[in-house]
Amino acid sequence: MKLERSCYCGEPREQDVGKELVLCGWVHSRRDHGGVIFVDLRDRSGIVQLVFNPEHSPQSHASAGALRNEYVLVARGQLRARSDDTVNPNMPTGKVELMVGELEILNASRPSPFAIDDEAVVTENTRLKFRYLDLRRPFMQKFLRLRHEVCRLSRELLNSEGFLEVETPMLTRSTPEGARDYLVPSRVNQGSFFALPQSPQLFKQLLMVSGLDRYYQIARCFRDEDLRADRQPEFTQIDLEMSFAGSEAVMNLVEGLLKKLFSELAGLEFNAAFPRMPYAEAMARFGSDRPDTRFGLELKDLTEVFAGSGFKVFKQAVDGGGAVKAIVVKGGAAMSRKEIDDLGSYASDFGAKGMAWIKINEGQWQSPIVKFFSDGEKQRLGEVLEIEDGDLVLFASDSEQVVHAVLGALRCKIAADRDLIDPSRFDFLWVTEFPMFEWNDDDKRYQALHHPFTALHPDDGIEVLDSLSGGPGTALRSDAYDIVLNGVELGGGSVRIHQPQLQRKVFEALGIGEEEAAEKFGFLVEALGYGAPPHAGLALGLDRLVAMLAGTDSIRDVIAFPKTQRAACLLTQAPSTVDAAQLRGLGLRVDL
RNA sequence: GGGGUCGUAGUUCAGCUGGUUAGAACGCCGGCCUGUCACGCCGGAGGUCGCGAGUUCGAGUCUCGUCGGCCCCGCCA
Repeated sequence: MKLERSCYCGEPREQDVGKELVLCGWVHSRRDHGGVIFVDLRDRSGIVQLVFNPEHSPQSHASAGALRNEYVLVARGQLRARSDDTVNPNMPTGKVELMVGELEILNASRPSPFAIDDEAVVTENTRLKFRYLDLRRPFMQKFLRLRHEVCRLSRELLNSEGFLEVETPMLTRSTPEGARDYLVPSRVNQGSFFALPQSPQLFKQLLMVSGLDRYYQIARCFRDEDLRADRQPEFTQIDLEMSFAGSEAVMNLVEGLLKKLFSELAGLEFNAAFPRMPYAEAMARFGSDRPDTRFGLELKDLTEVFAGSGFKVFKQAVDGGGAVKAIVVKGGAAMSRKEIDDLGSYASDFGAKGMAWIKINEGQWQSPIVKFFSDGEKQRLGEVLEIEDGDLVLFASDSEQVVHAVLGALRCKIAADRDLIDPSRFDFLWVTEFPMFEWNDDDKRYQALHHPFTALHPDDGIEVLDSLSGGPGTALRSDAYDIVLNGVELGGGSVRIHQPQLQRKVFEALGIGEEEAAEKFGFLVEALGYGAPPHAGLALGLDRLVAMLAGTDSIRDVIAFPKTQRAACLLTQAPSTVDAAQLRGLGLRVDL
């Protein structure tokens, strides 16, 4: 290439008219009029029109005849103003064009499988197979640039707050608890495996013991679990940890970071502090630990109303220690039987065995179940739910866990279906006071809700843990906090345990024996014994954060080379089998 | 592990209760065209109907299996 680029395609403006410019890029489209040829030239900055006129430059006009979409070229020429009747008001460079005097075709291109523009509708399959072409599309470039800006601004703020960016190992040890690990065989130590980190959790705590005081990292994390639109096997966290700090310091810092990001990248200003809500309240009112507070449809507790009900389904739920709750859909009485049945079927996805309902039409209660209610129950129901004409009441009765899952999911679906969500709203929410432990019925033991290094809530001290024989129960609260935006968990963190004796007790409560704890986490407990400062931290899901800012539902859109739902890369065909020799070198044999 | 949905030309899709030679748009190729910017006009090529069985006189269409994309449940400290 003998010509040197003078600026990007999207940059030339009226004030540049008369300048000699050299532009590089891809042919976005070509319009050959037999005589004059127009070429829209595209690069990451935008599009500008090139003009090839046979009278102006016969040579370059002749070469331009061979151009096709996505050919790569460099063109030299004079920028000139377009005549008033040929100005294109739809493009930023629409008042100018480059009169090409010299053209060099740098590379040809096969026809693209899909148009390189924002309008082309392409299946995910094709996009991922030709990801390098998908990423040529302006909206994808915008998303990647947005991601870059989030990283840049985060580093900027954290640097200015005295945080040090430190890298932690990608090859680390497998630990119990948590997600499945991605394993990496060791050639040097045959039969042993590294694990890719699920998060840098232990290392950042060790950095606090080291006295780094404030750490951050834009860290890749790996979890070998099944995928969703918002879950990839490898994903990125903005991970941070602070010494001599508690939950308030971390929440204030992260709140400031999020406010800055949304202000600078989305033009959204948040003046008030983000609201906070204890876990128990979130579950009771919204049926979720990451409630979307942009709309109502809150859960109403009817357990007491139906404690002795003649309606067996409700009575049995209450007698079994469960709950009866309901949501009220304003105007929902107009729904058809099929619409309600569809909601019931959706509810069953979340464990509901059935979904009772009442339509209130002109004072009449239409329902398959009302006949089982006593007059007192009906009256109490009307009071608690503040029923009005046109309402639809949807019930769930089961264990509290199922009731919350069902109604929590229903309220979100109904809000989306009925367009109850104001798309301009961004509701941040801190959820706090999580339970320390939850019961895992499959393994018949307690496990940490957050992770086993989480400190107890200050009001639920170590003495409470001590006083519980025969299991820690689920009433103990931890000093953990999640940041939620519009019902999406953007991140979470906690105050960590910094005393070795307490850490040992928590392992014990989790049923991790002394021996196992020593083997798997001994290095952490040992480190805590060498003057670990109190510390706390948090990690933000970068992919989800950028997706929210970009306004897309899928984090694949903000990851350059994502995996499919089956955890494969359609571009490189990873994962793949490997040579027998490669396996032998690692001391491995595939046994399928 | 389970449920749902989709798979037809390069792309996005249509293709009815099974029935002659599988269509459209865009793209692509060729020709014409000196001010277009969704350029226009004329002509043309292009199909393993994901794959494999089965039912049938006959399958893009029905059945079963399988592979793949997406969404969800379980799972994800």
